[in-house]
Amino acid sequence: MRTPTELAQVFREKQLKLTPQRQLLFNLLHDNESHPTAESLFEIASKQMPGISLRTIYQTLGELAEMKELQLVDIGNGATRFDPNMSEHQHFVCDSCGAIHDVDITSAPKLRAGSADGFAVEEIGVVFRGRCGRCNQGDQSRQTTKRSPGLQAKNKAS
Amino acid sequence: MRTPTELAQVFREKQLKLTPQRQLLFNLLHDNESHPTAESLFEIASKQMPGISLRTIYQTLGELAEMKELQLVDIGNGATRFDPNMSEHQHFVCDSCGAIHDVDITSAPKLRAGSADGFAVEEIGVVFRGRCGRCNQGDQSRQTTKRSPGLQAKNKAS
DNA sequence: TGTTAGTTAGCATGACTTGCAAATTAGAAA
DNA sequence: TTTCTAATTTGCAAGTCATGCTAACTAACA
Repeated sequence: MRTPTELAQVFREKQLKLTPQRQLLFNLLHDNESHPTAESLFEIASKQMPGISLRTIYQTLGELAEMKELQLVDIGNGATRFDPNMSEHQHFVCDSCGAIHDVDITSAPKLRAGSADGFAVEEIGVVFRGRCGRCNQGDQSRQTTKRSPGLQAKNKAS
Repeated sequence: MRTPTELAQVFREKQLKLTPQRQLLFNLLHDNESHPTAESLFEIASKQMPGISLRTIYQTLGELAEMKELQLVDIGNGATRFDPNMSEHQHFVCDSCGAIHDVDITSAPKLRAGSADGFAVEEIGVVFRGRCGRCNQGDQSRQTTKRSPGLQAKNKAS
């Protein structure tokens, strides 16, 4: 995703208003590698701008995604994650602590769908699951992002 | 997933009851390549067994998944899909008609997460998106499994 | 400063899934 | 075959995540 300043420019060009809410989100997202959910962004945003609406967070995130400034990451359980890193990369989800890390497998031969099957692939989503380095050694469970038990694990940070 | 007969055996061995509801689902899932949702299975099951509960469908699907007889497929939008095909394979989702096809990219070099990063990868989920052969040639939109517009596209068959 | 189209806030609603408790029932024992 | 009991099924309430809708608000331009 572009810098807050650049985004401001883009918005202006598109006749979109540069509201304080949007600017705040631009800042919160810039260089953010935590793959936040709308909820977590809402919590952080609320501290700097009490009263901001979760609806607005969703709204703005949706707009940014549509403008290709933001990537939606679906790790299968819980809420959608947002990733300002638009470069081609994949994600690793730690089943133990729930953390999401960017992974770059461009080193490996590019993935290609069997075009022989007549599919026109436009997008490839890859999600690795396992245990991250920290969880792998030493302390076991932490947040525990369940997956196997149920179909869903919509656990809140609570 | 195993055959309904084999599953019956497994269930018996585990002291699990072989109810008509379960047997019906075993049959509906066996060799089912449609990647159904719990809802769609419910609709089909209801015809053969009016009064069966959607809750039971979810319950049984969850059990089978836990028993590794069934794979949960999350294509990002809408409901979870269930896939009795437990062999290593990936999925292609047609953004036009919403169909899900199994894809086998074992021919391509296996995916490997950067173990250098200290990640212990246990599972890799790959979802290809694009247009399937049929949609690619001729008729455009059909069911239209939206994705880009919003974060979610929980459209029901209704 | 006034105008207005684009935004925000809040609440209602919708889609999907799970929790819970009462009613049933498969399967083993008598 | 009847009895017994723990496993299941149901049905509904509740929970999570996300979107629709609209009145109130405001950034941005004349």
